[in-house]
Amino acid sequence: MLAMTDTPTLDQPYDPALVEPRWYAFWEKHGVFAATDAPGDTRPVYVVPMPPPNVTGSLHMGHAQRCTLEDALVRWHRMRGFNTLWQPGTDHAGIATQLVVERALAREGKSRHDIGREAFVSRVWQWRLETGDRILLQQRILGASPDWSRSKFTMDPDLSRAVTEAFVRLYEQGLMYRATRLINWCPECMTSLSDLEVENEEGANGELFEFAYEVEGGGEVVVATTRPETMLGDTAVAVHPDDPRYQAIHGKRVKHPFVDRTFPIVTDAILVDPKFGTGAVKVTPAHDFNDFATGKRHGLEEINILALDGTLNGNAGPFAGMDRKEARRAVKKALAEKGLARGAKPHTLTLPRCQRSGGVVEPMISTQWFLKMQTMADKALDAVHSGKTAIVPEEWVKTYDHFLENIQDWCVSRQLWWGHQIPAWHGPDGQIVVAREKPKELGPEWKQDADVLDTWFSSALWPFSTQGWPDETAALKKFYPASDLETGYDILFFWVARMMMFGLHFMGEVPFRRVLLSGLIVDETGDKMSKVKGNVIDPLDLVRGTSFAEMAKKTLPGAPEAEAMAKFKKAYPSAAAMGSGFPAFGADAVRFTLATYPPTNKRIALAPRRIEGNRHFLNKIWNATRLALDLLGDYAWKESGAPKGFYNRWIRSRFAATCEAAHAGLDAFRVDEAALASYRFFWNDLCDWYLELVKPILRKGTDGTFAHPDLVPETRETLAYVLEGSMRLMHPLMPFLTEELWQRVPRPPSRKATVAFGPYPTPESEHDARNAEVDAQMATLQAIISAARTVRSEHDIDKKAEVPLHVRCDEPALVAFLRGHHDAIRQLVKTTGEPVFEARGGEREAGATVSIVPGPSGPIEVLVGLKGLVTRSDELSRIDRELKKIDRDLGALEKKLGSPGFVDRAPPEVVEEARTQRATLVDGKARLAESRKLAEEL
RNA sequence: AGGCGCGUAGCUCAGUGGUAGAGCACUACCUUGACACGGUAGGGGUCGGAGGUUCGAAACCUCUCGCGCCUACCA
Repeated sequence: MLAMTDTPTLDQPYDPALVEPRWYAFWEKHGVFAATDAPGDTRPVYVVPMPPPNVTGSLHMGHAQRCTLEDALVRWHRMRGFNTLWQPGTDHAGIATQLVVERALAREGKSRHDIGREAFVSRVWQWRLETGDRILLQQRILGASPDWSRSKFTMDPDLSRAVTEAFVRLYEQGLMYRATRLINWCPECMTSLSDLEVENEEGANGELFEFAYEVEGGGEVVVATTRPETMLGDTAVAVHPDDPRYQAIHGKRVKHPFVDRTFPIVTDAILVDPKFGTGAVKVTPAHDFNDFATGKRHGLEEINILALDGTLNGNAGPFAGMDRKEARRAVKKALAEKGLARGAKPHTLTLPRCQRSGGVVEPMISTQWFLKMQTMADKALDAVHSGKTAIVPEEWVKTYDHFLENIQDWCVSRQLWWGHQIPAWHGPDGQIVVAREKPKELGPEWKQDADVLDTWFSSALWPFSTQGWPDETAALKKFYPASDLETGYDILFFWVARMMMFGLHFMGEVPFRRVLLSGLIVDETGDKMSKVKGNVIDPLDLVRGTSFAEMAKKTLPGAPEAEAMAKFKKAYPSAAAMGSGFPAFGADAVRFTLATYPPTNKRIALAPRRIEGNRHFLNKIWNATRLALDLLGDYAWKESGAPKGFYNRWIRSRFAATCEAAHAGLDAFRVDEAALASYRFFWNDLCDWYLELVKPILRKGTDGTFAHPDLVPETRETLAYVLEGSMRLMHPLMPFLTEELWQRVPRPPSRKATVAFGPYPTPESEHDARNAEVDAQMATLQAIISAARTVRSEHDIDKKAEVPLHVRCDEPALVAFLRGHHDAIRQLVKTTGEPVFEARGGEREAGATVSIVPGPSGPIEVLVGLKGLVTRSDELSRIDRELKKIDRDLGALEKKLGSPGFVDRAPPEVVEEARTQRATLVDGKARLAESRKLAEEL
């Protein structure tokens, strides 16, 4: 079926570099990741999107983490028989890339206007292809293969159609409008921004500068400002109506010192806090949001003093042409020269910065397209409150509410070229026509609006635009609404809330039933990843391995190497201690590790050591499979009934419990619980105990025969069963390794091609294997073996030396059970001859140690004969340690049983259990005390 | 200023009322026929602090300290 070269052999250690590319290529070739869309299939559908890629540093790991969970969920859903659709989302990488391209152009002394729209967009794509965009990384980690070739060098035509349709409909419904308002403007990107795209930098050092305006008719009024240069746009001074200091000047006018105009002193109780500064506020309606609102209340003039690139314009009089910083110094100096400066105080303030360029954002009066949000927001709120869509974890509901309850109209136009151009045409006399395409009757003098739409506008259409909307396609009918959406909490507002609003508006139904919000990855010290901090880790470096020097160079390009390394080591102390770089952990190890963090964890401090540990787990699986295949020999898959042998029944019971735990975890979006359950089962149950126990059964002795020929067939069946089942169980968490191994293990002939097509093991299919009694018996057996091993270890007994063993307990059934497992005990403890099982109370061999194991109904004594091997001090300290533990447990129990009210008020079964435990401990303690006496005589 | 969250072993993290857990790190022994990316055994925590509810609190309540994120404001 498969023809692959370079097949790795199990004799070599697991090497992800050999295994992962093989299966990545295979899945891609066979379209395992493509959407399944069988006609006529009406089963529920899960849609899990690929997240928007992002080339800026801080979000890399967050996206990688989301990929991992998404992939796990997608695969799991498919394995359960659901159809799963998977498509790349709206392309956000370009929006960040275009800034890079603009800067590159600037270095050539050009602007985008010099090369034209088409060439510009094409260069953005070029840059992305050449530099290896995030989207490529996601394909690698996810194994996804979206067909994005058709969108090369242009915007996706289908998406453009949906975007245009949505815009036109919103316009026709009166929700989309054009208005001249104060908006956030990034002078570096030369575009407007939405509120969400502005980041606030706290703690910036500034000063509160005070200066005086001369009042007409005599006197002055002193105002305070952090931005003296904006006084060039002042059109009022506001004071609080009740402030006694300023009663006399209400209604008077002040004179502008630099420009030839006067403006009024107004009273305003909303804007002015009499306790702050001087109690008098300069009002600049064109460059401050509060002042803008104040201006509207008082009918003030709006004087724009800034050009689009942030320099001062003609309205700034003598200061025109200066940039913002220069103007500030000049204005202060000029005020001082006129004798109007009144001093300055230090003041910390928050600077609004552009999310993409980092430039300081300016409030600017500008004509833009806005979308009315109120009605849509109310519907989206209602959809969550009524339970039509559930947000997981629930704590995010409050955040969602807060955003939608306080939502402002959305400024959707951007003065950029990367994006969907607005379908509006401007006539020569300022007329505007909005249409799906340019109406024929409009002449060439009608130009299309040069602006594009915010990328999140098209993203908000994602749940239905990807299904062929506005056409009523079969896919749309089938895949809308989707079941689950998984994404990082950082785009709850940007994306999730807007998909909810648009979904309800255009489709009349919620876009998805559940939304899982997962955490974001931060560095080892808990800081968000950012290029400035030099703490960005590219997940691909973890997958492929790299030197820290290389990583530092990438994360802080152009910085001196020593500085970059120092920053990196500070952010990742434990990683730095690992040596000079990361080994290639492989995609499976990275994925599995990320899956072990619960989604309730908002911050995930990336610990490469943890990845390393899981990398070892993968190797363990590899080697265990090698052993299992060796033990299975030429075994061919056989449909088997329920096993009769004890170990076989036990491992099937454990496997069933694991499937149950894994399902419970996945159902509740707790992938970490599924991962942990699988880990424990495979390592602690299967490897540590089951494989050790079946070795003597499945291996021929020196005489060439099996010790228990009757057990061989069902033991092989069981081993093969849990091995193959484990691969299917763990496949979503580590697709590459499990695929490689699954191809080699015995499996039902009906299963073809790839483990991804196999059914996912379910609690139902394993239910009959659950057996609490077997679990309990095995626990006792394990405790006895461990106790004997502890004695060996504590006394430094040679690995090969055999010791006599007696196990004593008062329960005949238990004695019989243990006797039935003398082989295993003998082998795992390494006993001299057969271990002896008997009732308690008999004489004790000289030189024997006693350990107490709590049994189901009383203490079990484990006696290890150490004649001549034991030293007095070793044995005393071992017994003392055991006594200490018993005393500690006993103390807790006595306290509990002795405290007033416990016996009366606690549930009877809790009291009963405590009493039983106490009896067992008291009994055991007496026996230990006795052996301590004997040990003293050694 | 408000909202949300976090604080548990040296590190990264589980644990929503019944005797504190995992991985890594650490100690000792073991290169045993799957695996040293391993095995067996061991050490290590007054669960940030104080008070309260309860027979019983890491968990629930109140206050408090430290940290993070988000939103708003900042003349």
